[in-house]
Amino acid sequence: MCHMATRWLSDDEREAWKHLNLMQLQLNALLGRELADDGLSYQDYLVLAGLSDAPDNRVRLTELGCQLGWEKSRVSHHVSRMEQRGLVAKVKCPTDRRGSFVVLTDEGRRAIAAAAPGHVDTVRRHFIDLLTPEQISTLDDIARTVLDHLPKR
Amino acid sequence: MCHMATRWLSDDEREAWKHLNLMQLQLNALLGRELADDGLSYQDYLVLAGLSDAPDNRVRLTELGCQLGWEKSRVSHHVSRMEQRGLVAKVKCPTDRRGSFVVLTDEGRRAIAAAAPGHVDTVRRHFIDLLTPEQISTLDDIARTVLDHLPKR
DNA sequence: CCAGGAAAGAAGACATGTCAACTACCGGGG
DNA sequence: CCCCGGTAGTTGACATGTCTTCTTTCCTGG
Repeated sequence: MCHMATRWLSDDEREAWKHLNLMQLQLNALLGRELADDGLSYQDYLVLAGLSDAPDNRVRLTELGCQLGWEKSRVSHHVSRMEQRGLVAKVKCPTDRRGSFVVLTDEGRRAIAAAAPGHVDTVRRHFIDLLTPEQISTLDDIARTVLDHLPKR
Repeated sequence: MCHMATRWLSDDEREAWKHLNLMQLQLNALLGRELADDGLSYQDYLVLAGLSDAPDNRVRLTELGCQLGWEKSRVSHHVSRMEQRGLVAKVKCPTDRRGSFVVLTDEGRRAIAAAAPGHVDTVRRHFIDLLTPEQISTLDDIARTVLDHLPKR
């Protein structure tokens, strides 16, 4: 049995980690509340945004999950719920009969068009516009570094 | 009806925001999986850690929610579940009969003592140790700035 | 070709989080 | 003193997320 003294976090490290988590939580909550006025959850928005950016407004379920960092079953459940509400549709993939595309419906297109300006404005006012370009760039470096190092999974 | 052209995010801004969210999601998932071996969820860990740090290992529910950035009903539900499992106990506050303290039980103490080294090690290996002190400091600045600016709620 | 492992999703059971009441209690201004 | 708006926490309904298992289909080494 091998022991190694744990290297606890320094005060600075602990503070930064705590504040980062707190920030994320509060921002997500804020964005969620803000979108509720448009009848969307933040998660709905992310899915719709992912589809908007994609060629033909359609993405494979797995690909979507990969972009958002969601488990495949989370994607499946959430897309099903959105399908019930008419925001997206599922279309079988012709070249791989196991898979499907998620496609933006007209209703989904309307929904995100209505929600996007307010959403982006909120992200700006409570996040982006509070920071310097250097800070934003550092943030991107940090996130990339951490993500690159992550176990594949 | 007043319109203002939406200032969309630049590519850099969008990327940073996306990567940040992705990082947070993946890190939380990783930490959660890692703690599962010890029979705790990440949320359980956060509560136990909050209690460990507190004088007498006890904290008012509201105070705990405030530290973690949780809604009061989330705190209530989660603490109740942890109470069922014997990790914490609730004690009525003598000076304010509306409120209660959450207290660390012996079992809770054992649980966090067992989990903490592995948890901290994971935070180090997948986050802290990948970054320079300057980056960590910038991160703290950013989070503070954003948090300070947030609507009270 | 063809067996068997890997990938795409779906589905169900269950854990977790949110929202909107609701109860009980506090504390201050008539 | 008492009314009343605010605060602490609980509760139940419901939305969301996770884990595991299952089916179907794909693909590759023999």
